[in-house]
This record gives sequence, structure tokens and C-alpha cells, in this order.
Amino acid sequence: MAQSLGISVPQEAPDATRPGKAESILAAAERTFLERGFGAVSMDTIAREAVASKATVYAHFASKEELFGAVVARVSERRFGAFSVDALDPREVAASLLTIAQRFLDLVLSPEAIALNRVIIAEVPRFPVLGDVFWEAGPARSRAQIETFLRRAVAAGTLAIPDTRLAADQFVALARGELHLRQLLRPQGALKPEIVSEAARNAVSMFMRAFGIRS
Amino acid sequence: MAQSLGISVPQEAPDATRPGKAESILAAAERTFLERGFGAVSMDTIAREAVASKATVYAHFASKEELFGAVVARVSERRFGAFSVDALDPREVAASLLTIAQRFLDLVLSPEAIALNRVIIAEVPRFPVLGDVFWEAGPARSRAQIETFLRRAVAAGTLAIPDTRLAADQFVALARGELHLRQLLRPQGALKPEIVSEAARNAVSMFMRAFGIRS
DNA sequence: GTCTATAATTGGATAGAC
DNA sequence: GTCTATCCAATTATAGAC
Repeated sequence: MAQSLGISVPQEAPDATRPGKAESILAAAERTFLERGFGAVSMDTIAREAVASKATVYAHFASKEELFGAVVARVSERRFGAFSVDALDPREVAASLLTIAQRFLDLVLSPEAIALNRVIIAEVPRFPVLGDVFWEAGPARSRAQIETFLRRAVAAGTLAIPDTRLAADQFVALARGELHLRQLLRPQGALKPEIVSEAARNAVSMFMRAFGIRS
Repeated sequence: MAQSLGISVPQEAPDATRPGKAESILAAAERTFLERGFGAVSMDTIAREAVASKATVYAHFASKEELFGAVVARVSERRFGAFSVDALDPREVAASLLTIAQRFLDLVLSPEAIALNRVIIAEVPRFPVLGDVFWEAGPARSRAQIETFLRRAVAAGTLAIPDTRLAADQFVALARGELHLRQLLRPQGALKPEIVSEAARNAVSMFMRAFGIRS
């Protein structure tokens, strides 16, 4: 579906041993779009940053919108594709949840993820497919990963959860807390690690109070 | 502080019995900015929508940025200024929390609030003061209101909460759940009331499980 | 204060040479 | 594929009349 709408990372040239223009155009577009947003970046700027002519940019991407879509798809995949909780032990449930929360927050609060969120939220009314691409790569994926872990913990007898899907959403919501929205609305650059760790601990603490097995 | 940066709602004319141009310009700017975003709206469009000339628009607002700031300040105050939980009974804690969650969600998930969030998130890197204006009128205010209620409930002996400020943040986070971010990333117009009610119930249910007094 | 008309700039996209 | 040069439309902002 995404491809039919022009949202795809274009093919490398057959001899893709070194970057090449297409790659440097994408890299320049990624930098500038994430930093300044779709509307504030011109194709002139991207061409200059990529050390290419505007005509070359248009030879690779039919329009500014298509280039933007390619950037969103690329960053979404690269940034969120690796989130996994497979290696964690459901018997050490509190420690594992803390690791999950910490990893999740490091991911979604990273300056790159915040910038990506920002440009998508800004442009999704005009380009709805961007929201779908990101949602599947990001929130839907991490929710699924976390739900899988919760199921394993229930099976291991370390958590008592009636609805694991709902609980996964709640865990994510607690972890985000106010920090995520705050970074979107009042960006402070990178947050202090202590702040993030405390948010992770608070989320796990409340989650365990609600769903932990009392012994 | 906001005023020193040009973010303020301009004075009405002394005889402010009927709208006047300034008001119709603000109204037109509000409609178009919230609908299409800062970058996609031109001063021509605003002037046309306000049935005024562009020169008149500039007679009231020195720049497009200033007009945008005035719109954000105005909508933030108007939309979030009325959120209050004073009338709720802390002895009927579950019912009161459900009312709070429902009101809160009706507010933050309303199409206007989502649109406001969207334009602020998009432009806050260029106009940081917008985030401050909104944060104080919106999230900070509702958090304070909710924390006040939680304190009253603790005093009434219906909730056991070690840190009411943290708990207020957690309550808000649980209420938002995935719905708020989802509306920002994959707007679906207005949500079905049943979906919102269920989110409110789920938030209260988990909150009570963590902080309710067991009897 | 309000208007018409226009200045000055910028931005998306393309033609044609190599 | 890549470049230079350019077209054309849109945009912010202002000058000058009333």
C-alpha cells in the first residue's frame, strides 16, 4: 500500500558500493526535514545540502512530497525496527519491565524520534499515509512486543492481567507519562538520563501495584 | 512574558458591541490555521476569509507570526480555561474520577484541541513561546486541578497516594492512553463516544487498582 | 482604518546541453 | 544521470489614495 502511494525507499544503483547522489539527497532531506519541518525546507536547500542540483533531486524524486514520504518511511523503519524484548526473562518481571520501559523511553524520547513525530503530526492531515507508515513501524510494533512479554509473564505466573492488550497500552502510556508530550510541546533538547530513569521506575512501580502477584 | 513577545489577544475597539475587523481577522486566522497549519495558510487567504484586505490585516498584526501567536493564545485560553473539578465529591471517588477522566478526554480529544496541538507541535521549534502558552493553559492547569481532587480524596480517606503530583500525571497518562497520540498521528475525525467512555473507564479501573483503599 | 495595486522575493518544477 | 539556467506561480509585505 505504501508503495502504491509513492512511499518507499528508492533502489540503490546496481553498483551501490558507495553512497551516490540518491543517498546523499535522502540524507540531506532527512536532516533538513527533521530539523525544520516540511514547509520550512525548500528543494533548493535540500539540493544545496546534498551537493547536487535541483534537477538531479527531481530526477530521483518526482516531487517534494514524495521525497518527504521516503524520508519518513526510512527513519521510521531505521529507528523503530530494532525494538525487541525477546531476550528478557518474565520470571524477573520487575527488572524486565524496567528494562523495557527504559529502552522504550530512550527510543521515543530521542531527539530524532521527537523530530519525526513532530513532522508527521504536522503533515498528516495532508498526507495521511505518513501516519500509517509511522504507526505500524513505531507504536503498533512496540505495543505488540510488550504485549508478548506480558503474556509470557502471565504464563510464568508473575503477573495477573485480564487483558494483555489493554495492559500493554497502559504500560506504554504510563512510561510516556507527561515526558513525551512535553518534549513535543516544549522541547528541551535531550533529557537528563536521571529524569528518564525515574519515569521508567515510576511506570513500573504503578504497573506492578496494579498487576503484580502479591506474595 | 508572553506579551513582551507579541503573544496577546489585541484590544477590542472601545465600542466593542459588534465584532469589527480585528475580531473577524482573528476568527478567520483561527479557522484556517487550525485547519491547515501555519505554513499552508497565506495572509491572502486569511484576508479573503475575513472579508478584509491584506493591508488591513497588517494594520492589526505586524506579521504572520504575531497573528499566529495571538490565535494560539486565544484558543488555548478559551478551550482549556474552564476545566474544573471543584464540584466533585471525593467520597464518591470512583464516580468522580470517571467524570474527571471523561471530561478530560472530551476536552483533549476534541477536534479543536487536536488541531491546536498539531499546529503548536509543528511550529514550536521556531516559536518556542507557543509551547509555554499552551502548556500553562492546558496540561499544567488540568494536572493541577486533578491533583487538587486527589488531595481531597486522600484527606477523605478514599485514596491512598504517596505522591499526589506523580499520581495526577499518571492518571492523565492513563486517560490519554493511546487515543491522544493516535488522533495526532492518524486522525479519524471525532471518535465514537463509546470508545472515549471505555478509555475513561479503563483509566479509572487501573488507577483504583493501584491507589484505591481496599475495604 | 481601509482599500487597490504592486514591489520584492522565494519556491516548486522543467528544458535542454553534456 | 547530472548540470546550468530559467519559467511561472505564490507569498510576504508595503506604498499611496481615500
